[in-house]
Amino acid sequence: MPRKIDLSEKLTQLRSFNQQEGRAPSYSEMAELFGYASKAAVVAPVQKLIKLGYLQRSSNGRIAFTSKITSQISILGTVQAGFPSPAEEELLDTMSLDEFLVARPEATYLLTVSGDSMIDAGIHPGDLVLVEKGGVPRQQDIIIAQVDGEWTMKYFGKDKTGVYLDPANPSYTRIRPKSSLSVGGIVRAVIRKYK
Amino acid sequence: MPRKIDLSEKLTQLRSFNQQEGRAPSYSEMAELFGYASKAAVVAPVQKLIKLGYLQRSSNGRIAFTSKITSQISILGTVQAGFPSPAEEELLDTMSLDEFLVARPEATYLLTVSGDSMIDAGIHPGDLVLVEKGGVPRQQDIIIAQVDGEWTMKYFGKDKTGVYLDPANPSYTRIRPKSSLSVGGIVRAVIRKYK
DNA sequence: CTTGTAACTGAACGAACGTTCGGTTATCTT
DNA sequence: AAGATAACCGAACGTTCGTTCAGTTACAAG
Repeated sequence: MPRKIDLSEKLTQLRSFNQQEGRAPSYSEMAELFGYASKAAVVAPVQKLIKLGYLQRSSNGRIAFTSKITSQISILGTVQAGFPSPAEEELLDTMSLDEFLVARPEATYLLTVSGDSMIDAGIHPGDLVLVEKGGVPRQQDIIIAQVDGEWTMKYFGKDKTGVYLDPANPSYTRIRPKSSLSVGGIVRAVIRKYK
Repeated sequence: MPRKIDLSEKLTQLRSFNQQEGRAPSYSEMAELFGYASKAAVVAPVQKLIKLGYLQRSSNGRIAFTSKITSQISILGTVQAGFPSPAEEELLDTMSLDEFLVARPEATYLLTVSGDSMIDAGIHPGDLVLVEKGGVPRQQDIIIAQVDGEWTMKYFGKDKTGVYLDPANPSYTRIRPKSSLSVGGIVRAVIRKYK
C-alpha cells in the first residue's frame, strides 16, 4: 500500500488558520502549515479537499473555504443517543448556525421577546426570535405584526371573515384588527441563550 | 466641504462579494467592485474600513474581513419596538449567531431533543440544543447526562445527599443516580426552527 | 535486493498581488 | 475667477501567487 495522506489533521490545521487569519491560506502558506518543503506538494491534498467539499476555487484561481471549514458546530444525533466516543468524533460534519437558520440574510433580524402571549408555543420573555421580513405569512405562522398601532407577536390566521391573530396563552384572546394589519415579518426561529 | 466617500454602499458590496466568493477581494477587485479605474483609489476607503473595524490586515499584508462583514444578522430591539424605518436601518450592527451562541467551537455540539421531560422549561421535542462539553455544571444548569446507562437532559442540582437531576415536567420525578453520573455537556442554548 | 508507485522536492514561468508617487480631476470656499 | 483640498488616475516597482515539470525520495510488493 502506498503512503496515505492524513486529511483530518489538515482540516484541523486549516480551521486553526482560518480562526487566526480570517482567510484561506495560499499554497505556500499551506506548505508551511502542513509541514512540506515545497508548495507543489500541497496540490494533491488540495484537490482532494476540493473534491470532498471542504475547499473551493475562487474566481481568481485562489483557494477559498467552504462552510464545511468555516462552520463551527458539530452535528450530532438526538439527546438519547448521547455523545459519541472520541474515536468517532473526527468524522462528524459541521455546520453554521447562520446558514442553517437564515435563508435571506439581508432581510433577517433579531428581536428580543417581551411579554408572555406566546408562552404556550414555548416562546418565553427574553427569548430571541429570528424574523424574516417581506414574506407572505401562511396559516399558523408566527408573525410580528403592527395591529392598530402596536407591535405584537402572534399566530397568523385567515378565514371567511378576514385576518386574525391568535396568542399562545389562554389569558389572551383572538385579535381581529379593526383598521389595518401590517405584517412586519415571519418568525423563522426561536433562540434561547442561557446565563 | 470635500467630496465624501460613501462607505455604507461599499459595505453592501463587500458583503455581496463575500457571499459569492467566500473571501475578501484584492485591491484590483475592489477597484472594479467600487467602480474605480485605478486600484490606488481604494487605498483610502480601505484604511477607513480598517479603522472602523470592518476589515483587517492579514499577516501577509492582504485584506481580510472581520466578523462585522461576514456576520449576517441585524440586531434590533424588542418585539414591542417593532421594525425600524428603512432610513434607520443602515446604521444597524450585524452579528453572527455562531459567535454569539458558541464560546468554544471545538467543544460545542448540536443535539435534537426527544421526549418532553423539559417541556416546562420551554424545550419541546424536535428542538435543537447547543451543548458545550467539558464544563463544570452549576446549580440549575440544564445538562446532558448519562445516568445508569441512559442519556437524558435534565436540570442539574446538588445538595447534602449528593447530585440529583430534575425534569421540567410534573409527570416525571427527581432522579438520584444510583451508580455513576456522567455529565456529557451543559446546554448553552435552545434553538427552534420553523417550517 | 529489485521493481513499481505514489509522495515529495526544487526550480522556473507568467500573472496577479500590494504599494508608491507624480500628475490630473472634481468640488467647495473665498 | 482663483485657490485649496481631497479624490482619483495611470504607471511603475518588487513580491507573492498558482501552475508546471523533470528529478528525487520513501515505501510496499514481488
